[in-house]
Amino acid sequence: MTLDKRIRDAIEARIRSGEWRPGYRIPFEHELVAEFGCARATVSKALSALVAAGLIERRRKAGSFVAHPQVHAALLDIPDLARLEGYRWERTACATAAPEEMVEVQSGPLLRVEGIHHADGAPLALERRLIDVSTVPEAATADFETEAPGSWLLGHVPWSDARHRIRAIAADRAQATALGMPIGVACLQLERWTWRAGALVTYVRQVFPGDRYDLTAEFGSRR
Amino acid sequence: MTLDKRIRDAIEARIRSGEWRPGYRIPFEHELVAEFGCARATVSKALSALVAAGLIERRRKAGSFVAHPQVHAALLDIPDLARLEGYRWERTACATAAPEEMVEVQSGPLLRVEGIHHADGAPLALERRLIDVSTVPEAATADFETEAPGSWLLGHVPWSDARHRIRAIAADRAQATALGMPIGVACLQLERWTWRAGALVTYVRQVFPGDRYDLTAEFGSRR
DNA sequence: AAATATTTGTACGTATGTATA
DNA sequence: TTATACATACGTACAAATATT
Repeated sequence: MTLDKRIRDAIEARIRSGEWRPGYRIPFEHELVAEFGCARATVSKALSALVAAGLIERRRKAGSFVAHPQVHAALLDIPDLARLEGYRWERTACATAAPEEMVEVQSGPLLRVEGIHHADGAPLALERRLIDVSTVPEAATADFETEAPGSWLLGHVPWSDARHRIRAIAADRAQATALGMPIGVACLQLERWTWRAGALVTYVRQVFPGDRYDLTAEFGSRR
Repeated sequence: MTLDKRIRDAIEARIRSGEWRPGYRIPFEHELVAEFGCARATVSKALSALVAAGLIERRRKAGSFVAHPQVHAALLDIPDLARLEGYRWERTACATAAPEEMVEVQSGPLLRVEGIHHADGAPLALERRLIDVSTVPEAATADFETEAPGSWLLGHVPWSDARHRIRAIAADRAQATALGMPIGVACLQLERWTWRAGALVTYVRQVFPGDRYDLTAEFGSRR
């Protein structure tokens, strides 16, 4: 374990135990330097990491203070469907999208791909995906018959930004039929918009039966 | 803008534009030192930030490489209900919990608080909360009549860890009645377990009508 | 298999800038 | 105004890991 990590852990432990409560002014950097017998840069590095973790705030001239907890952000884990036991992708449609769909996501010409993710022999998620072919021209020549568009895109599009929206919906007739459930079943709907350099790459909506899928998010001693 | 941030942004731009694709070996630190005319420590700080952001990987002797995108983690934003327009908390129950509830969450003696979060005059969420009074003794003397237990706890319990679970459920009779909806309506259920120094602080289950609530998560140029 | 060279990782001490109590 | 404490950056040193010879 490195020295800056040890310093970081020591301070974090005192915060998490409640010994140093929110608002408490932790020792000055020069005091921590004395306590740990190291250079100020090393203490500073540890404190910077604590700031990044949201545990403390630093104010010039005033010192560093234990932050007030904010449970309003957590790291959401979105599992890769393709890694599930008994995974299979079934494509049900692949066509050029209608003009109104371009309006819907405000993009250029689109490819629409629809299909079902199966896990353990049962349908797990219904997917409707739009791919902007002006951003990803190679997508026009793919058929997404055996490979789900999600994993195909991961291999063909470099780094991007994404926004997710999660909500609960009742399955409509088409969704219920595709997933083999009664109409109106509570489902988790995950929508994702992906951009690259400001241009839309893809939009996807996945619908999961509520009793077969959940999401988890961690906050705190993450990583 | 600081120098290390400028270096970081310059590299990030080349990655996001696709100029440097996943797997590409970015220039060695000494080359970046030459390019930006700075000390190696400054380049190293910029690269460390890019590692933390998941954009690159560094390997001794080999160099630093553009990471392969992983959309499997995103920062989930959990809004503070009390800040919504026309917010009101209505407590419906407050009592010592039954022994079987202690088993359910594996904790010490519990206080159970139930109530409804209203926003804009309409019920937004049904809450069932368990508080471990051995971890938070002061909770035994609070009545949670006017203040929701969530915000009360934020002010009385220092830093903690939390895990969230999100799923879609159909409203049962009691939930439907409390929220003024038909039975079976699709709802988003958010569960949260909170610990402090390894001990459970609180468990809460919030049920939102699917058409009145959603969650968003960001991935990429966050912060 | 072993030695070597290269690159990242950590830490130091110093210097200077900046916000502020 | 001034002293203080954090913020950024520099240059050096050595350690650790690992391709390459």
